[in-house]
Amino acid sequence: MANSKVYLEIVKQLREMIAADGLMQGDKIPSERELSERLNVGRSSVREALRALELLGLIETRRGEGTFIRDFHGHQLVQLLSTFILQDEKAKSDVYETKYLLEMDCLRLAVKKMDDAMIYSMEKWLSETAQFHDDDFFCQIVQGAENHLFSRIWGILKDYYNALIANPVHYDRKDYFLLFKALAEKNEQKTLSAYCKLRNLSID
Amino acid sequence: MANSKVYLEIVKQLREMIAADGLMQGDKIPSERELSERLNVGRSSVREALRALELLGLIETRRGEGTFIRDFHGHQLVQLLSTFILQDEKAKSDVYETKYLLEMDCLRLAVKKMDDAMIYSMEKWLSETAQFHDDDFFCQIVQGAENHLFSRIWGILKDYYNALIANPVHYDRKDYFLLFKALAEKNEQKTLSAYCKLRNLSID
DNA sequence: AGACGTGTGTGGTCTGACCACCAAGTTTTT
DNA sequence: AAAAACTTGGTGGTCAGACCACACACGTCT
Repeated sequence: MANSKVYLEIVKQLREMIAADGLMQGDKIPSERELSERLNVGRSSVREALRALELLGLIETRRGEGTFIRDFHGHQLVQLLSTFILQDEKAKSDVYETKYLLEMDCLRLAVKKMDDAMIYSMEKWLSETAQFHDDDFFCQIVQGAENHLFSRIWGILKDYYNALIANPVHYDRKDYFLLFKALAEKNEQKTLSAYCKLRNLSID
Repeated sequence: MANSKVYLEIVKQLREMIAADGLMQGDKIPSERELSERLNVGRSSVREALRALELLGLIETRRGEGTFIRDFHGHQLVQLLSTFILQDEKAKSDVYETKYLLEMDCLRLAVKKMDDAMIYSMEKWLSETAQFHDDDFFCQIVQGAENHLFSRIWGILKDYYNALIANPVHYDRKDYFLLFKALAEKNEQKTLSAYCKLRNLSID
């Protein structure tokens, strides 16, 4: 059988193990030696798998204590990748373009799906929060889109985007209100053009 | 000194080494044993670093040959994370919805970006291919969108979608022609409604 | 010229051995 | 009794050496 590399197999097993035992972020996973024994592989192979996952930011190891599941939205991976990919301008523009398109999709969904309660709570948040980050705003929009898969993809892209951007742009606060207003009116056309205005995108 | 982990140091050294020697994608990097010697570390540590980079998709190893720099234009991160994220999301409708939205985005991009040569070759393909799969058609559209990241995401979604669908639907061949025609005319409105018709989506 | 070993180098894996560190329990000191 | 010091077992971190599977290039044989 196994022509596949052992460490990849371990990554897979680990994922299943986490799912099966319902381990959450912060929980401890079995020690390297125990994994090695339970999976019938050498400790080196276990370590290769763990180190890879660590570099990805999916787990965290503390010497003398153990290995723990980490907050999946770790920025580490993104940061790391960006140092490798930084040079590629085309890749950058791909990220921008994709993020914008996804956000517009979210807006389209939100226009259809957001109910009054959500709109109200967002309105409250907007009026009460003096200073907010662009991500905070769109995080709510994305939630309003009620598509978990979409949320995930957007979340990754957002982190990636932020890692690429040297100086985070700050948009005009008024434009957020306009965007929200159009959204609350459930007017797709208006919402999208408000978005383009916010992002300084040509409407083309 | 060094409380920092060796394998992380190696990752850093490796990056510098690649930059200094101007290594490009496809080039071979020194063997594990040589790196171990040059950096004065154990081969295990070198391997931990390499395995991590491999899982990230930054390098590729071929047994008996060596380790090579990979085309990391390819945003492997999405691929990877998806295996961790998609596992528990059973919401089929999310997948459908997301796939459709992405395809529409691709169409919007394609309307703007596809040049005459691509349109011509696609027209040729359409007329010459008696029977084709839905994926084949959209694979070309996605390429026309000229966004590698988008291609990746769509590719993953497509596979996931196909895995969810028991009996692959076969759409009307005529509808593909209509869609292509609208695309060739570079008419976004028409293209999108042709897509909705193809997929039997309400225009809402 | 072609087919066939064979040698060398490469990644892939396992084992055993240390070290550094931490936490918890145990003993000693105050 | 309370506080400090020590012991112990478990954990990750690292290394060295061994063996395997594989790929390629070289030389040999036909």
